[in-house]
Amino acid sequence: MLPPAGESGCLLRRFWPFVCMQGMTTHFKTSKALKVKREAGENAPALSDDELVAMSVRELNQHLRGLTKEDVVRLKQRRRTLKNRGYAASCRIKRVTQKEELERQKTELQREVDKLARENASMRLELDALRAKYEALQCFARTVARGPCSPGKVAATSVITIVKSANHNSSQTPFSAPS
Amino acid sequence: MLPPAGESGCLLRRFWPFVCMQGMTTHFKTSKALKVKREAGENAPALSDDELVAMSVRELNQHLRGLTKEDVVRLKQRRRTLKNRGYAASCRIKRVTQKEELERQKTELQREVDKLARENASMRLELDALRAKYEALQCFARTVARGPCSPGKVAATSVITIVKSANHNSSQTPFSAPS
DNA sequence: TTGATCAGTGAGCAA
DNA sequence: TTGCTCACTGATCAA
Repeated sequence: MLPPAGESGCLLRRFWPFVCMQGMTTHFKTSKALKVKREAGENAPALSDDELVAMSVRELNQHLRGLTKEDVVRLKQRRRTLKNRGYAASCRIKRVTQKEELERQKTELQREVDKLARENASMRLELDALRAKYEALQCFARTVARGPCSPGKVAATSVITIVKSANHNSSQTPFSAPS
Repeated sequence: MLPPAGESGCLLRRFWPFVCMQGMTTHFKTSKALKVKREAGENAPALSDDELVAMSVRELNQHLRGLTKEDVVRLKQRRRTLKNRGYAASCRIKRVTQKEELERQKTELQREVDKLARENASMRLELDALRAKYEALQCFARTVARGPCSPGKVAATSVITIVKSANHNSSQTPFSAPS
């Protein structure tokens, strides 16, 4: 093969540009172990991996002029390998991205469940309170409406007492609309 | 290397037994592409990959008696490679299992959200209905309690009318407890 | 030593 | 031809 032995940085990084540009949070251990094959150059013009992999087919064919059939095959194979390296990298990135996305959706759903559960609980309380108030009022209404009219017996003050005892929220006037 | 060229079945399957025994639902395309390297046997006793990989260190050492130092190294390396193959397989299985688990949790949460949302909506309706009923009753109660008692004016029948019009649930008696 | 995971590799499918 | 994904490999880290 024919590597120019130019850059020796993280290989993966060389592929990021076309691999995945939207908000990558994944961090790779760049300082670590990325020992990469680097055979001594054999018999080819200076053509870096980056150039080779970024080249269009047309450009490649121009570089192929005047090369042994064997060399042509070799160069094409090297190109394919480099491309594969990039594909593998994007495949891994895609995998972690999808996993992160799944986890994100999960926490969001969990948040929604919590919110709904809270709403639910408070509504249940409200409903119970209102039911109690309603029944107390109903009781009073029956008393007033049913029996022969004797206003002296069921006065406004006694009504207030009844309603207040049934309604545990003491900071409320008896006949106001429920909050 | 020194493969006995014995079995030629799915390599992955050879590692399942110790890889992941709890309810695997993942199905691998067993019919597909699992072409595996099989070099011609060179100079070793009949020792299948399965045997080699399942062997304990003590057993291995017994098989190592009377072998070239080079062969010993080779055999040990082959063992390591076979083990690695298994590790890689379990790593992949673990990955898909985790992903499936995430998705399972996601759908479960979604189901819960739906359920809570439904409960919520129905409670909201109930609450609104009850509020309306309450206000209607309140209205009536005020009328009865406030004014000078004149039973002829606000009769039971007219109360029923009021309450019914405020309560959209027509199959209910006006003064019954809310369902 | 063992197990797990990473990046790289070729096989092979699909567009 | 290109891109993706699979199983496999060696390197490397941790227990």
